[in-house]
Amino acid sequence: MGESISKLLANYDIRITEQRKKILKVLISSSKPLSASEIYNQLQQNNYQVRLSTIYRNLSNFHEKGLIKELNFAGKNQNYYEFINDHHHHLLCTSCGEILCLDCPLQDYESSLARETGYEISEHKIKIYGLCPQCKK
Amino acid sequence: MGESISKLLANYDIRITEQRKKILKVLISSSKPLSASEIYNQLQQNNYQVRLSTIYRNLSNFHEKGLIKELNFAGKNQNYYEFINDHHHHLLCTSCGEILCLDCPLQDYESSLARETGYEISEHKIKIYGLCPQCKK
DNA sequence: CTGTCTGCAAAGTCTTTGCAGCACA
DNA sequence: TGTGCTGCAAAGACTTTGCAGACAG
Repeated sequence: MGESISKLLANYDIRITEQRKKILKVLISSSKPLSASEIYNQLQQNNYQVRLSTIYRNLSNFHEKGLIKELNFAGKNQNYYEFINDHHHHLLCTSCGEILCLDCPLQDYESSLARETGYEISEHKIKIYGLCPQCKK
Repeated sequence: MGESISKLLANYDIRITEQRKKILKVLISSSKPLSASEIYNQLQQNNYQVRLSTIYRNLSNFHEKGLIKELNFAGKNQNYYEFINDHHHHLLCTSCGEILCLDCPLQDYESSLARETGYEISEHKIKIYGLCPQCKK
């Protein structure tokens, strides 16, 4: 496990440090996007001490290198980060904060949009908000 | 003009003040979403002095009442606000920051999603990122 | 008149930065 | 060994809050 994370970092030309392995591991293990402080808390709970500034620096680093995505949700005043597996989107419960992953419904929309606008499209993000079955009640 | 803005506020049960009329007017007149400080600057330029805290308070107020939308764009660490006309989305140039409005490509996606997930969908947001024709060069 | 709003100042939260010592390659 | 990373502390950007005086209805 530590092995494969080291390889991943190496593949992305990121120098391997204990802190980076720990931070990335948290992101990879998570089923949903995490904020910097959530990562910080998880590491604390595992008795691993890192500075928040280190976490921020490495999240930027990972993001620039294309290892993770940076997300911002309406009403949350902080960024969330997520390891990039496949392309997908999120459905957020506005009551309990639960985050669900969704398939992309815009598979071939981008090319037609590029044609219409003259833009070179690099990316799109979809956020869907609602109430989960529990909170609906 | 000032007339119709007052009526709009009244319709939304918002007490009419000079500051609110001015802030809302800026949002209505703008063709793209604005941040709190952009609104502040525009008002300054028109020789109208309002505190930033007042702007923030009223943006929250307008948003709660459903008069405006709150938006956050990847890589921008501040919220943007936009008067609600019709339902649409945004295409953002990652180089010059230009913002374009787009029709919604997900007209009937929400109902099928609700069926699949059990969620009660309230809203969705799409952001598309790319390079505008000028910046592409 | 009465409850609400604004100006003002201060604090709060999230994030970034500078520097010195430490660690990876 | 040398460059880049981390800890630490401080600053920065954006946003929120508390209070007293001002204003809308």
